[in-house]
Amino acid sequence: MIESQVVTAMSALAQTHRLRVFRALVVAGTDGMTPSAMAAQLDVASNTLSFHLKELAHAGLVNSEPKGRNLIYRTNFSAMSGLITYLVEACCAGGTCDMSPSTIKGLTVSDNQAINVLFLCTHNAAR
Amino acid sequence: MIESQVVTAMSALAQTHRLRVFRALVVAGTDGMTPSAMAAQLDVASNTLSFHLKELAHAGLVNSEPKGRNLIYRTNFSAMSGLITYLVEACCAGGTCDMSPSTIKGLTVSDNQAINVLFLCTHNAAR
DNA sequence: GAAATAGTTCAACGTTTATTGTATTATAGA
DNA sequence: TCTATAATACAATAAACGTTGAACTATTTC
Repeated sequence: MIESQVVTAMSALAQTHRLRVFRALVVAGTDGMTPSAMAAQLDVASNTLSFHLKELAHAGLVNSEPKGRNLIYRTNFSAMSGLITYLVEACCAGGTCDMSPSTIKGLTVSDNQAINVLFLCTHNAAR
Repeated sequence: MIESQVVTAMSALAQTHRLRVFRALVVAGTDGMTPSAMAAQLDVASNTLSFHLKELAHAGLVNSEPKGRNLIYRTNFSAMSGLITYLVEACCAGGTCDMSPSTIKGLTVSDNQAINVLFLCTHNAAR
């Protein structure tokens, strides 16, 4: 994920309606949700919602699939994961972290790095 | 972390200069950086940088401390962690995930949930 | 004290964003 | 075919954002 994509994704999530929509879709999982269901649940006008869904889709955070006269929107989980990884991976670019790779088993090095930054990173733990 | 704080933090990071500043500060770690060092490294005018630093500080993502005639800016690591946790925790609010708590040892349940969503969550793994 | 340095503040400007009302496309069912 | 429903597209408006130039405060050094 490159910087401009991250900025676009952050912009997409930096708005109350869109953050709620995104979280609702995360909760909905693989079932996804239709715009009308979201509009009812979140109390947003359908044209306003459509505008926000377009923003989220443009940012790559959600996908849509036609089904009859409905659309099914779903979160793009790998985009969310990529976004978080981008925020997190800068930490140990400084090279001063104790990664303690043996603390967590069954994960790749890069996964472990991300987890380390979030929860175990000695570089930031003192703050 | 509440919704409005998340939106503010996302807005703060949804801008190229601020994302670069934030990542530079993450890399700098506990040493932090002065605005003049950031301005030189990132090639931004000092008043423009000051504006962006104020935005990041207002969002709670960075702190500053005076030191002589300089200021030292540092990332607020717990704010970053809180932001990521907020994005991530929505997943299993649907209640359909296999959390597999025994896969990772030495972490609290909520930490484990966040990690699960990122890397192991069966709710999203198929996407 | 005077000059240089570090950083912030403010007003002005052009651009971008969010919402609203209206119109449009497409599908389902009577 | 006609009507209702689902969703998007578009134009207009008001608010928020980002940059610039100039002015300002505080600290260090001569």
